[in-house]
Amino acid sequence: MQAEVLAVLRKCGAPMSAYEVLDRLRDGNPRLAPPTIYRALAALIEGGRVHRLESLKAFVACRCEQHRHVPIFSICEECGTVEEAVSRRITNELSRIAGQSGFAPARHVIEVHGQCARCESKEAPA
Amino acid sequence: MQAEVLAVLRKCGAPMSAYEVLDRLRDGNPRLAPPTIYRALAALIEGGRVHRLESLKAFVACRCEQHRHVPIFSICEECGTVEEAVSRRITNELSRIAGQSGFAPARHVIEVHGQCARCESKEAPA
DNA sequence: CAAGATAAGTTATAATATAACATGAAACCC
DNA sequence: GGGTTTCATGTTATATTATAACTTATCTTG
Repeated sequence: MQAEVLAVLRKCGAPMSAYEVLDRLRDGNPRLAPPTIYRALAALIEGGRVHRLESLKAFVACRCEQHRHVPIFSICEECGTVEEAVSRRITNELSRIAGQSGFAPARHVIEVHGQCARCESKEAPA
Repeated sequence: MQAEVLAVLRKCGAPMSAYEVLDRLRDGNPRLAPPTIYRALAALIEGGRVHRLESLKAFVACRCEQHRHVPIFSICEECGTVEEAVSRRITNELSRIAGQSGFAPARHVIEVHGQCARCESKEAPA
């Protein structure tokens, strides 16, 4: 099931809601129910192969080879595409800030909304 | 209505779900319905006086005097308390990363889950 | 095979959020 | 003042996201 869910997310590329994944998989299995999908997603997230975009309530397949990193997402509000980036500097700086108050970070959520280069140039063609 | 919602959030201090706010305000106004609360929250967020903690599906009153900043939240998974911080370095670095791909950031979501100093020391008393 | 462990199925419902339309009261305009 | 526009709120209904709780099937290992 995890494999099927991951396949759907990979094929789509863009973020999908759990129910979109569900609908997709129902094509071949009409009796599929939400808990099955959510369980598969939870396991995939646990394994770092899928991320939840908290601000979109949606899920994407991880694009980095290296799992176990701190992903930084750029989300285009125009076309919905998402880029995944990594930055040691950000990770370090967040740790530093947390450290000041003795906070022990376990999980990071970094999501930047905006407009991607393509959409920007479409909208304001210089 | 915005004032009432903000007062409830301020009084509570911790993050609250929209429905917790609703319940609180229903004490004095039993017919209050969700859209009213969500509208007030939307306006307060727009004005920077409330933040939505995306990863908690919850809302907090802004604690910074200066609105219009990029807030960084530390969320203790043990006791639920939330700290709000600001870091120019993080903001700059995020802009730099975004810039590399021509992305124009409009809104940042930065939430760090972990354990606060107090809970950490309780759990592992050195 | 029996016993336990794990994943998936099933049913129901909880929690979060919004659409769409109705109402009421201030603002403004002639 | 009468008309009308505007804006916040009320109201009803429903959409969307997520999980609880229990059952069934499969696999695994002694």
